Amino acid sequence: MKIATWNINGVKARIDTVREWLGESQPDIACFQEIKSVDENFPRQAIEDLGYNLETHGQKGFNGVALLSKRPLEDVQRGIPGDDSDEQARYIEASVSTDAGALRFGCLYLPNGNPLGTEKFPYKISWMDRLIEHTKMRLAEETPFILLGDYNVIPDPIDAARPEVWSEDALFQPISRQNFRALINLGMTETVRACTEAPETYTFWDYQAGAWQKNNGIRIDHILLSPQATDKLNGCGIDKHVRGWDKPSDHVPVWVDLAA
DNA sequence: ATGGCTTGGCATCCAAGA
Repeated sequence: MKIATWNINGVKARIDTVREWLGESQPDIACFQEIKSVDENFPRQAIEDLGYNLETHGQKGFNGVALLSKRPLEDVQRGIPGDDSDEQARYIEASVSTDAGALRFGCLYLPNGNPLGTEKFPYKISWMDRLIEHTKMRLAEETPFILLGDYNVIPDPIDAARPEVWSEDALFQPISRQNFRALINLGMTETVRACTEAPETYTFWDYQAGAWQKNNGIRIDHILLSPQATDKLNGCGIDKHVRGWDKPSDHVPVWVDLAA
């Protein structure tokens, strides 16, 4: 079973690119971030025509996440618990049934947190705290749980082409990295690093300053697996070539293959 | 380089992204 995450940077602007990638990659589950659309305006038909069930959690203008699945999506949950006043659409979770049992997927768009010194950074950190608490609860269930999306965290210096330029950025702050590490330390496996130690493994290249052409990238899109999901891990990959397509997102898809 | 593109919106400039 192929499970992918991709920050598509606007579903309206990206729908043709998204459909081309879905046809090529054929994921069983796809998790999208930054759909930048309200639920009513999401181009459902263009996705459903390719054989996918679809659940969205959108808002006007920014953010927004979506789950696609060839199997029915069950027990859909929108938002990360822990702050009823949070109106930003950044999390959607659902289950699918397989012959080997249920799998649960959490699709996340973690706050960017820039610029430092504004309310945006503490919002990022508190959002991560809520994600950690929610993940503890899921792990206690001792079932396959896949937490994937745009984490907006550069875990280590090797995950940036030029780590020094990110030193004052929310994505590479010690507390951001510590919270990401705390999530892994709960017992989650970070799949890309489980599959490769290769340097220059990135998932995002800025639109500006020829970042793609210079391979000036960062690795911020991650797939974390609970122990029960890690037991099923066959492999993982990054669809880097998609960044070179016409009308690309600035992120590329990241995927895992699970025996299920 | 002082964010150099790209997106969507109370749009024809602004905010937000990373």
